[in-house]
Amino acid sequence: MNINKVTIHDIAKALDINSSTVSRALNDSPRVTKKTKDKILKVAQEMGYQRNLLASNLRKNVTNTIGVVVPRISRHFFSSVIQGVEETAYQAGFSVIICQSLEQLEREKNILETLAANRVDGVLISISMETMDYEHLEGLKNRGIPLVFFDRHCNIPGTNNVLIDDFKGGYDATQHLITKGCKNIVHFSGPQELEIYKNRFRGYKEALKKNGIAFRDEYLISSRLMEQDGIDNIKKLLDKGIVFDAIFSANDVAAIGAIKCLIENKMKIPEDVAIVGFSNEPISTVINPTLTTINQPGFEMGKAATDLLIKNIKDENSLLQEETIIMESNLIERQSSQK
Amino acid sequence: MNINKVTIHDIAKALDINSSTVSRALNDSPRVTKKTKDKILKVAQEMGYQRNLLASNLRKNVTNTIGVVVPRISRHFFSSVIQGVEETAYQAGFSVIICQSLEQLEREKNILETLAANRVDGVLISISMETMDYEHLEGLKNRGIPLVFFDRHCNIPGTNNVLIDDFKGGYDATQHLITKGCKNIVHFSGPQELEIYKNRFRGYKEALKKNGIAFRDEYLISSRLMEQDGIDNIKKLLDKGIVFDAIFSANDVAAIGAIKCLIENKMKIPEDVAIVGFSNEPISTVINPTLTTINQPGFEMGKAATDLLIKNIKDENSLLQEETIIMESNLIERQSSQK
DNA sequence: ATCAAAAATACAATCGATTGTATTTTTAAT
DNA sequence: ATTAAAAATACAATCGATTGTATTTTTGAT
Repeated sequence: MNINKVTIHDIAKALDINSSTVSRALNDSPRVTKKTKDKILKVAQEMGYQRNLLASNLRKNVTNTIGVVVPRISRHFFSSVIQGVEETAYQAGFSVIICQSLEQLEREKNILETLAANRVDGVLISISMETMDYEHLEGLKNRGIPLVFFDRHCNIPGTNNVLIDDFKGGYDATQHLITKGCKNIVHFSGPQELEIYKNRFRGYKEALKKNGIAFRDEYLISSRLMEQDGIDNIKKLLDKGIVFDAIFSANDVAAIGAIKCLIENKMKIPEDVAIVGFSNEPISTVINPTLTTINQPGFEMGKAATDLLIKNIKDENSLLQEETIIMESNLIERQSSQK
Repeated sequence: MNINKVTIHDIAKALDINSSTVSRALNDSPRVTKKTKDKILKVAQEMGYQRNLLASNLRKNVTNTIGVVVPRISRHFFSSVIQGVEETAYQAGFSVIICQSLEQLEREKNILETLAANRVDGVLISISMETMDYEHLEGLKNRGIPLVFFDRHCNIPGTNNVLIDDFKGGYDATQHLITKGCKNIVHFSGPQELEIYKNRFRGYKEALKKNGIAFRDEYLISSRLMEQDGIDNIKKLLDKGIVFDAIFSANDVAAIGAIKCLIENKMKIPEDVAIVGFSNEPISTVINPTLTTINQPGFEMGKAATDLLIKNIKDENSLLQEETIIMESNLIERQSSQK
């Protein structure tokens, strides 16, 4: 039920002029005299005219819109990124469409289809945990839609990325625990197919190696890193009687689950088990004990990724060139690791 | 840089048929024979055709898209609502555009303009804390775009709403504190111009009255209810030497700030000050002490609001009729109020 | 007052898909 | 084989805005 059907043609008719003049007036073209412009703007206002962007974008073959796809909007890291994206995009005259895959590959594919069908000018994405084939992502590029990955990227050549050094993050977290005197450090990881989890795990192993600690297979536990996974991981460790005095979790949420479960099992944190998380979710400052974690500069990553994407959109030949920006991450020490 | 320029006309040319037949085939119209359809679908696939929704939507004057506007996507309550919205909308064949006003009226206005210009079929909104005039909201309805409010609604006649009973929420929270023996209950409220805060405050006053406790002006503190506001509120109370033994905060975030500040000031919760929040954010289960709060069924509200909106979209005359759905809210008792 | 140059505006095609109507092709009954 | 009815496909207008080109109007110099 569309009441407002005012088009530039209606305005043209009302003023007995041509619609092309109306269009030019509304776009403040120098080809229309100020007197005519004023007249048109006034009538447009009175008639309640509003540009139909569907028609405009169709004709111009540009939408000035970018899509940003994250696993979950409710994660603080991702909503920070989005805030950076929005700020940068708006300043550059772009609208932003926010989408969440909920960690499901099917949804991610659907989202990209819809964004492409709506002819967004570019896409920012942090892939889901189920994303192990990249057809849908390559499909976007083949359609000429620039794509920039942030945080959770993937291993295809010629992509643009804004990342942190996950290897270093994993290394720093683990080295910190070792420095605090921990010897038996468990690692909660995400799906090993994702680059970020591979790299955090590599960093973990490297720190062990540097300190002459042997890596043990049973210390690597991969999961979806939800709170319940943290709980389940601890239960599994305790059930199997595996000895451990520290955990490096590849995200904060699973670390929170672990803390809750350990406390329930009467273990002391950090005395019995020291813990380091990843991402610096706000909840890590509230839990007792507060959680040591690796901070990721979400807002800045969002800004950088958007800058890179817009550069891609504006530069016709950019689809061929590859660029990766690495942002600084840093360890934030809190109670959970203060042995 | 659009590489893919395949249109139905290209497909038509390749097969030496008319584009209208291609269009009908792609839409699975009974007017095209199966043999032709198969042929067209095959070529469309090969050529990498993808429907241009701008053109399609323009012609059909329908986008099958709804917009949902929340103050912040990072708030758990709102992201739950969004999840409910998405689930219901997708099942009904609608896409969802997620937008956040960041509590700014200017952004809210912009968002609604953009959504309207993009010809969304309907809008779901929970207004910002700055939204005190409703022109932009009425403007949408005047343009024939159905609008449904959820949670933070506003006082204009003929609207559709999905709410909780905020009066009851405020009453229950306050009565709970009184039952626990509190006599001097401070209320942290949001901007008094918003219906939900007015109603929660009315509930608070009514509970006091029912229990023969006089309301005191200095017990009402209005703010934007951010964490820092909770902290500032406590500082103000302590500075002024105002005596209080309980807080009913109109959201959890300010309550968290209050808890942090009270603990810093060596006060015991709940012994010295009992606290009840509002919305049941996940953080309320993690903070120490855990926070008693009023639970709002976000996911269900999202589903209900979307159902109502889609009913509005499908029913031509519905713009005139008013409907308000009240969902159940309930008090969740946790440590912060167990005197 | 005349006329070329400049300025303002009108005309018409276009973006890509949809859809009512017209035309062609097929089917089937005689 | 003929022909009317039915089925399949083609034609052309349309959605609303944009934009290159054509036309008209205005300006200003003579």
